[in-house]
Amino acid sequence: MTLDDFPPGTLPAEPMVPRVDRASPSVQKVTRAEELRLQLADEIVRGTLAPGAPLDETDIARRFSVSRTPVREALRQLVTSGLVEARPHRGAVVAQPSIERLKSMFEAMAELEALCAGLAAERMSAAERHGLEAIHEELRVLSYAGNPDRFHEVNERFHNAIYAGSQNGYIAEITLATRVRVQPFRRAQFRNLGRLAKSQAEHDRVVVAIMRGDKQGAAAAMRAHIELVRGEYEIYAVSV
Amino acid sequence: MTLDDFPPGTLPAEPMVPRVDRASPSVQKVTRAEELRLQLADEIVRGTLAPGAPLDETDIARRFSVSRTPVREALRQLVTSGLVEARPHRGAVVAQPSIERLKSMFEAMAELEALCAGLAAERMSAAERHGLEAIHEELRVLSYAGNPDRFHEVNERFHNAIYAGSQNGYIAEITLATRVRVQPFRRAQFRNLGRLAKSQAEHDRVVVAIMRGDKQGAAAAMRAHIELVRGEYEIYAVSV
DNA sequence: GCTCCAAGCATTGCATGCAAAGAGAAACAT
DNA sequence: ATGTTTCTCTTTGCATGCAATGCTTGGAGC
Repeated sequence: MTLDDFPPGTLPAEPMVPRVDRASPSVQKVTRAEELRLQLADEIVRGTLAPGAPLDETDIARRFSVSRTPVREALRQLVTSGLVEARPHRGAVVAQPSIERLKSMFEAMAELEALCAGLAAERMSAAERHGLEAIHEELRVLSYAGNPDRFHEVNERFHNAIYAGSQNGYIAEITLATRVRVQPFRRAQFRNLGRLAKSQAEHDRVVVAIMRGDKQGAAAAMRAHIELVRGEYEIYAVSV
Repeated sequence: MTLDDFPPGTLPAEPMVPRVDRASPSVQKVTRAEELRLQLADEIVRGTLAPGAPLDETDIARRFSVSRTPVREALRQLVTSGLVEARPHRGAVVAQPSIERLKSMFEAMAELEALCAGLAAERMSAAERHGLEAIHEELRVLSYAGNPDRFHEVNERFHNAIYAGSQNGYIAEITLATRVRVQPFRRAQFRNLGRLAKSQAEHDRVVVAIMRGDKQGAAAAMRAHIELVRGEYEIYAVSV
């Protein structure tokens, strides 16, 4: 047995940060295939392209006024990063994992986030700790103000700060990748303000533990947070 | 007159150029790009293509008697899976992570393997436990017999069995992917028989803990094992 | 002799065209 | 009506060719 045939759809090499603003002329440098990859990933993560939605090479090529070649490249990369499923001769679709697999991914996310939190508790610099507290405070205000979209945005900054705090780029990467992959299956997450407040309380435990340098506590608090969050989600896995 | 002149649907249906039979008719199913991906991944993991080695599209295309298109596809996938680095307009090379990054990956591997071991301790079925013990026994014999290659092979089966025992396909996947990515940087791992014996002793602690259903113990033992293994490796990270 | 610039050139990126291969539909037989 | 078979046609896979991009190197100026 060898390691050569590792399963497809393993890991994205670079974090797939969903780009919001494509109008920015700063990123002129980008290739067409890359643009497509980011754009499609973005639409999938945001839910514009729902799980199961068909991704026809020719259609996409027309839609973006490019040839099929860069579209193929983009789709291939999305397949290996797990956001897209390619069924031979039946077209590619937005990935639609089984419930079993979704459970796997959520569990992995809980463990990975917990790992990051634990490492962050041990390793965060003073500056990073201040930064985390600042974001946490920002979230506290937002949890009152109650703008779910904005909350969601800052919430991501919160988690990203903890990933970075682990001082382990690779772990941060696979954690983010996992988060991105489950993103399409988290829907009405911050719709009600009750969830916002609860989330805030859970974050609080995480932050306190990190500030104390309490590795175990931080990991446990984060694990609990993710498990709870997961419980609130509706998990979509449309048939089969 | 070209084939364009035929209205759609009037083209001759039968194959005009009967493909010469490939050597092994069993793997007819596989696409060229996939073949290339597996072959290149294999050579990278085995060390035939050393980290930093250039991967010229045209060369590879010539070498495998295909056009650049499938080569590009294969390289792209290897990039997203982390085995290859693509530097814009400077060619692709076998991935050559910095020492910092290698440390990250090794740490991640230790944590992921520990996670798998812990979950396996809780979740492995009776059959799986028997299977693991069988592999462990096989390794014990091999550690005496002292065939490093064979030991390496069965050792992989050992770890894979634990991944599977976690009952979490996603975690198993990212753990394996991580193992694959660090593989090129593990060299003289089982060269000396002393290491084989030590490895066996460490495995033993892991197996005992798993059999007892001792989650913490299994995780700790596995983490220790990986950390030690890592200490024995020479970590190649050539410059920069 | 060193630095800066420019033109050449290797390499990548994309488009286009064609062929193979299934999947689905239609037609046929039972 | 249902199962089967053939046929069509969409979709994928690959090759080839051209264009653009920026690395590189050779030359000119300081």
